[in-house]
Amino acid sequence: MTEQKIIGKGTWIDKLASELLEREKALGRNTDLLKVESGLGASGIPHIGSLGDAVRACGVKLALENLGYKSELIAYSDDLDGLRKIPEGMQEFGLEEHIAKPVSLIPDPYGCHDSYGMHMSSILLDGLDKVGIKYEFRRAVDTYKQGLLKDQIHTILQNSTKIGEKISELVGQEKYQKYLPYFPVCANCNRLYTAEASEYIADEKKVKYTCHDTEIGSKMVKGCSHVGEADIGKDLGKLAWKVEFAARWTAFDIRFEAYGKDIMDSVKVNDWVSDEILEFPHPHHVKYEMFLDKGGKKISKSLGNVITAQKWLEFGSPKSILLLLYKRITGARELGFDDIPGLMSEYNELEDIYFGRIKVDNQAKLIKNKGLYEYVNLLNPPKQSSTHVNYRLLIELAKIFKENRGQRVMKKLLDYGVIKNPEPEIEKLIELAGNYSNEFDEQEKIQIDLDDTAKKALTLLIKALNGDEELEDIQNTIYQIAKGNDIQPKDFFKILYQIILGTSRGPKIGPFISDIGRKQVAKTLSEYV
RNA sequence: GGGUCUAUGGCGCAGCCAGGUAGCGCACCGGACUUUUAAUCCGGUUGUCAAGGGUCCGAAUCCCUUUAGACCCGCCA
Repeated sequence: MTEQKIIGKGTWIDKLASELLEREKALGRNTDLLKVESGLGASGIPHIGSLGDAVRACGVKLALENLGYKSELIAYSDDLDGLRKIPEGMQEFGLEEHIAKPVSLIPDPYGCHDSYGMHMSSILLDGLDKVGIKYEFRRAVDTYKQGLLKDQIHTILQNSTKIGEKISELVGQEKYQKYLPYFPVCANCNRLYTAEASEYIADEKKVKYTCHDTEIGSKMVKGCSHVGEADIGKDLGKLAWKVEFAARWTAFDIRFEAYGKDIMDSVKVNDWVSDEILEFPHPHHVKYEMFLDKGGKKISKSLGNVITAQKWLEFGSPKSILLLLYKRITGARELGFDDIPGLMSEYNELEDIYFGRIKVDNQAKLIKNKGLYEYVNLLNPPKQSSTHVNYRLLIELAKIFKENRGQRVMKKLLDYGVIKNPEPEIEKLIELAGNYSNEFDEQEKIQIDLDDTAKKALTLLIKALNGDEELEDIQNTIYQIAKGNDIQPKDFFKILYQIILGTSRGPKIGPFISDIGRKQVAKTLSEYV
């Protein structure tokens, strides 16, 4: 028991990869190339959870490669899915008329991509590029157009009765006992979901449908009464999610896919379809919890609490995202931008462990931490440690220096002896912390009641600060002014902190005022007299 | 109705998935430094790890039961 064999780099990712390998060996499948897949939603603005799916899949790929196998990550955009509702903040684009159409057939409201769906996918791909994840991009629309799923669709539709019953048994959904698990795109009005698949003509490999009114969410969507046939070898329709993954896994030979618990039921059905109908042993899985916001609500676009990779990267490094996603997979997690400072420090700590500056007694934990560090660096860790600056300290400094921030914060860091030389990396960090401080640490205006003596003292101080003579010791001047005007120095300091920092306490005020700039402080103070 | 996750000092959390001296931040207390307050630095206090049972030489960690909370599914993707 004490001699536990450590797999790979000792993280959950390695364990997962090794489970996958054992399963593949037991199945006796060829392991020359182990493909992992991640599905990218294309209907809404991709948040950090969507990114996580791909990042984690990439982790498994890296682990497999590390164990000596060849692997590939396929990022698959579901852009033949229909637009179900208009994302928050996109009301002004007149998307109503496109409801229920495949997102790849809707024009890009921003005009920069070939479709609405591609626009959304691109945001996610951009996020992946920014954190350094490599992938092979595939689109549903191309997949169907090229007829890559043709054989699987045929088999599924021929077994639709059996599948319908099984779906009902497994997850209690009755719908597919009545309808085919295939959604044609109406040739007349371009809508999915309104076109109801009634019959599969196996000889012609076509699905017969009638377009009629249907309910999506709580809204009615009008059908056009068109009656048509959809060729399953073209992009004239798509499989329902309950069976589509299975078709894709089989066609692409996918061996691993992670999934969020919200699609647990779909995965359960798809595994069965894959194993029993398509006779392709389903890929190995791992389930992850959704990210919740700080109030415990599911992150959703409509609530406006969406955290995108792009927004995150304004405040935190790419590595902070990777750390968030690789440190663990289990457990529901409430996530917010205020987790960034902690993750930034945690990365530094991991780096110190990796380079032996922090001792870890437990050997297994040491290996695990080092492994995590390597994964966060996508198994290509730097040869030497970077210079560490505490992110929270940077935020504090950024709060003080608003103008000419980069230079002045850098100078402070040099003065403090935190760093020896100004480095571009540090500049970037100052920028991130600066953005964070601008966005989240805005000071609330405190109502300060000043009596006449306080105002008089303040006036004297302003005068002194505006004076041309060098103030050798601002601290002393403040002290003298307070004493000479019957104010408790304690109270006077408190007033100054409230005005300058918005708190009742703060750093030693003399040098602090000198740091911010005498004239600047004088100006701020003068607004209160 | 089905399922998943969570429960650890006053507060917020890590550690659990691969068992080996219970940790961090804030708060609190003491010391150092400072012509006040503070910041900073050093040191310290705070825990029947939700409850009960089981496995084990050893359980916060693994297994079972219970309680409480959150979330997901039961439209669709």
